[in-house]
Amino acid sequence: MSKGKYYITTAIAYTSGKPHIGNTYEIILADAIARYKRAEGYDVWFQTGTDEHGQKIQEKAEAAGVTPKAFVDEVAGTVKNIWDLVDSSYDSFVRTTDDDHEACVKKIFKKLYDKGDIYKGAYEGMYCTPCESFWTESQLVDGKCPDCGRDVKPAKEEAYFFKMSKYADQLIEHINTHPEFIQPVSRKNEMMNNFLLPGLQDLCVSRTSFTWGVQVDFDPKHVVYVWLDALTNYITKIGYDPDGSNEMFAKNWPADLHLIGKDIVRFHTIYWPIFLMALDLPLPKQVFGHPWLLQGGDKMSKSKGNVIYADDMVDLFGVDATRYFVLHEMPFENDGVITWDLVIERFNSDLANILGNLVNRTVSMSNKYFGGVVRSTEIADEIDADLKAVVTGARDKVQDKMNKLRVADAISEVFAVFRRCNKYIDETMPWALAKDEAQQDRLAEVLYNLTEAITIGASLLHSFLPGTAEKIVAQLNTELRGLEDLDKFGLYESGKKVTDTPEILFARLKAEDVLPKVEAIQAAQKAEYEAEMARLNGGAPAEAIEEAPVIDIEAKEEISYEDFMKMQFQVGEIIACEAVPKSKKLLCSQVKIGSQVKQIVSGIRKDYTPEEMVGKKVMVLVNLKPAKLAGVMSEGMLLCAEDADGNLALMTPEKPMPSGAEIA
RNA sequence: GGCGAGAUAGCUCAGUUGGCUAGAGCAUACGGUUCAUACCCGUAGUGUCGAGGGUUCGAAUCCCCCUCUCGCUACCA
Repeated sequence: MSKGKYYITTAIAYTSGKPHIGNTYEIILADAIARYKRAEGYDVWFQTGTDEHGQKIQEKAEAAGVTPKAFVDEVAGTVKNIWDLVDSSYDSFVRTTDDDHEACVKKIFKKLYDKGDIYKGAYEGMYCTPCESFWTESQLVDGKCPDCGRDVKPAKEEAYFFKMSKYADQLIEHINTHPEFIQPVSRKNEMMNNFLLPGLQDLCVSRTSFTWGVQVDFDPKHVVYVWLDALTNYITKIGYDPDGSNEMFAKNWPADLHLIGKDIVRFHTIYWPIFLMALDLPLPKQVFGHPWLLQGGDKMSKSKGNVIYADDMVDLFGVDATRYFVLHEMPFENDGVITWDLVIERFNSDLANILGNLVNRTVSMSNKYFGGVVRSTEIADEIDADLKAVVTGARDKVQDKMNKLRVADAISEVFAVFRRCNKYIDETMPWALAKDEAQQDRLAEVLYNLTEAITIGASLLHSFLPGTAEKIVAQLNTELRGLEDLDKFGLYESGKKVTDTPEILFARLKAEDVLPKVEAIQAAQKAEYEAEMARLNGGAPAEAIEEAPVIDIEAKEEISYEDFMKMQFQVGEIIACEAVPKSKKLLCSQVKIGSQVKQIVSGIRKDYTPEEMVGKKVMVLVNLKPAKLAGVMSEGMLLCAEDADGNLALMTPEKPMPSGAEIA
């Protein structure tokens, strides 16, 4: 009997590379919710997929020497394999390069254009020709380009825009009257204060600077820009059509839950609802911006080889242990932490000790005392009542947590059942009963109660750890039960025989056995990374190109020798350095240049600590006009090299040079 | 700089509208037990509930202020 439909989506994964465990978390979380809703009796549609367009992919494909399509085909395959590996039960896997999706995006674009919500306009702003960049008035520094400091001129570039402001009031009203719309609520305030209340800018929804995207069919030099292409997957794949949607769409829309990372809350709670309003469609019921699972200790980096991937975790711990860890360790609002040590600890204490051992000892006792036959004798004891109360009450507790999307708490409620079972064994002491002939029937009842309780616990566990739940009931020679029966105790058919060869569900792990394997994985990852870099660099030795291979930047206008001679570069020695208070990125250095000392502020806190700055000889642009940064005077500029990821490296002389030496 | 969230046991956190000696899990110590994967059960804890002030019969909870952390955003020469 269906309780109605439930449409849940994950964000679609960007196909620029293999997703790590932090990304994989989302699909596992969504899967647990989807499975649970199915168990509750909802008719669930669970959609996930990949976002495959855009400039970055076009560039990556070029670098790899393949077509964009070939590139995304491979990555999408990898994503899908990982999603399958972790037992996710999605109903559809959408790719934004699917023909039907692309066709529908074109229609949507046309519809919004015809309606007047999308208009052809121009980036109207101040344009810096050498930088090929547009700037708003507020971005200009002293009326000049903030990047190169040169003059800018008013200019236009053709683009399509969406009239965001038209729907802003309607959206504010919706958010205010639907407090459950944005979860967690702290995100709601951020959206309101930073974007909605200050006023929305119209959004540029086309690009002419690259071609790997959905072409605007009535203006082919434009491609649809990412958000209108990506977000619409939620409706195109379930049968939306501007000319008349199908029954499946009518049934499933609006979505019940968009599960996304907290980094894209803005797009899902502002742009997406406004697109839907423009299409006269109802808004999704809820958007949950979940926190991230971050790696403790070292910053995650491929070059260090310490990125944790789901498939490595599955190799070492198994599918369900991987699922258990990410579901259990993820809090609701703050970011969670993952380290190999934490995974091992959780594995041993919860999965091996509490759950695995419980099943094993119960099955073993049935075999030892009754040849495996589990029989209810109804020789009850007062002690049984609390066990039964805890076990039959667990379903509603889990339901309560799941309704609030508190998945980590829900899984803890399930484990409370198993903990209670272990306690029950201690209370009843079956091994003592076994020594007394007169207590045989009571012993049988105790083991029956345990078998029944574990069956109920396993049934509750099914949404979270489907494989384990099935293994448990198989060992008990029974089947998983529906949620509707989980408040009843005693449905296990008396007289059945459990397995006489109980399999260890989770073998205890020793850190000293696992960590060497982790190191092997990391070494392999690092080697792979270096091989990849070497290949991109045309076979040069890996260590020579620790960072990105080569970078091409926009060429600037040619300058005269006189222009160059205007600039005065000197070697400076940093004699003191401290962080600028009230700023996150700035360091304030005292730089000795010859006999004078200049104070220079630089945005390099990300890459250098004040301590490591001191004593460095650096290249300084000395005659730059002083300016105030975050309230602190800066009288020059420290020169740095910057790679594609924004990592900075100070320019220092490659032989010892005295402070004040001229650079020319 | 603007807006917001937070600071509770060694660690990760719970503490609803202010109310009895402030809780859970993990880790630690001790005790019990032996069916089981050296497992499980019990007991013990330690807490200036970030600092200071205020309201109240009573504050972890409400108000003010301070320190620190985090998020979004702006700036970052």
